[in-house]
Amino acid sequence: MRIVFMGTPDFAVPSLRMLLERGYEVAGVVTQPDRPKGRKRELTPPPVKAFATERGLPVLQPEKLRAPGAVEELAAFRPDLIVTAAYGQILPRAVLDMPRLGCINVHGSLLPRYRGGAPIQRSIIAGEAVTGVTLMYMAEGLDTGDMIAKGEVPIADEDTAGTMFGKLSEAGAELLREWLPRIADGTAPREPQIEAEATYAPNLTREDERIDWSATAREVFNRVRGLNPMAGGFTFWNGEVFKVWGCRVPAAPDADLRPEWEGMAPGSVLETGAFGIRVRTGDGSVVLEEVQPAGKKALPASEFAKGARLAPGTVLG
RNA sequence: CGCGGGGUGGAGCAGUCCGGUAGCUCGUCGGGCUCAUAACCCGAAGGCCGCAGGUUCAAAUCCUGCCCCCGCAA
Repeated sequence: MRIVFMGTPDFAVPSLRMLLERGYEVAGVVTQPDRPKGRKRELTPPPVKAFATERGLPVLQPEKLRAPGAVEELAAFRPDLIVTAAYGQILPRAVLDMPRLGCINVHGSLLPRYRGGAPIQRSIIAGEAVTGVTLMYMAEGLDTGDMIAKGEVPIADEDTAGTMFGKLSEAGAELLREWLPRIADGTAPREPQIEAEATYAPNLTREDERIDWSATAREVFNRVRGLNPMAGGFTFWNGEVFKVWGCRVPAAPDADLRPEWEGMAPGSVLETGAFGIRVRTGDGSVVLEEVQPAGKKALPASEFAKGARLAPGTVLG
């Protein structure tokens, strides 16, 4: 069975690694083109390409699968099965119909919920207690194909997008390993998604990264950890971007709220100290633990507070 | 040549526009107070102000070049 693997970010790597470790014949790898990264705009290969190259696998990086020639190049791999994981492009009909055994995908959510490009971050931001991975056959729509199997993974308070990416990418690889034999002999189940229950998790925008201090402490907390360690949540301070990389919430929403803080506007700095920086939220307060002023490195909030430029009463946002 | 911010005692910051004795918070060390303390009081050590030139009687501060870090945009 010749498999072509299509994937791009770190999330996809464990699945590809599993295929190789289990001795599957990976005929080729398709990933997104190298993109300019960072301030230097240096061309950087995506993680899957780096891994594939290291293992000596042939790699294809079409700018657009629909572009002339791209499908032909892919066909040259003569795949019996295409396995995708966070590839980043919609597969055209010509590709979906190409492999004898079809195209399957590893998705980072429990479908039909959180279809789209940012299911993991959005699950955390939404405050989900449980998420998971879904192994599915691919269809023309966005994450709409029939499901083969799912695996649940709990989201703990200590989890961030980073830790969940790790857990879910491994869970996805495991699910793939488990079901590949039945996919290979054509006996894998196909459970249609219940369309009415579908929700969407589009890629995050700048606005999604902005902290709304009038939200509840819990919501601020979820947003911050859902954006760590990728973009980080941000607000404004002194007219400049002020990132928040980590924070914590009190046991009860307003447990630590002193009477004199009741009337203060959301975003107000309530107190600072060795514990961090306490900021007023819609329902109480959160304690910032790691922050990053514009032009500076990320640092513990307690350290930053020593600069004494964040007097109580200062309003963020 | 994409736009912009920053490099000041161990840490975090102010001072830079309007050159002229290096300041604040914290930490460290010593002493005191206290049953006691991460609390409080007193005192001390610790910086060639990123690097290299230039201007000047005098440069953290003005000019030029370079190195490093970061935000935005991609």
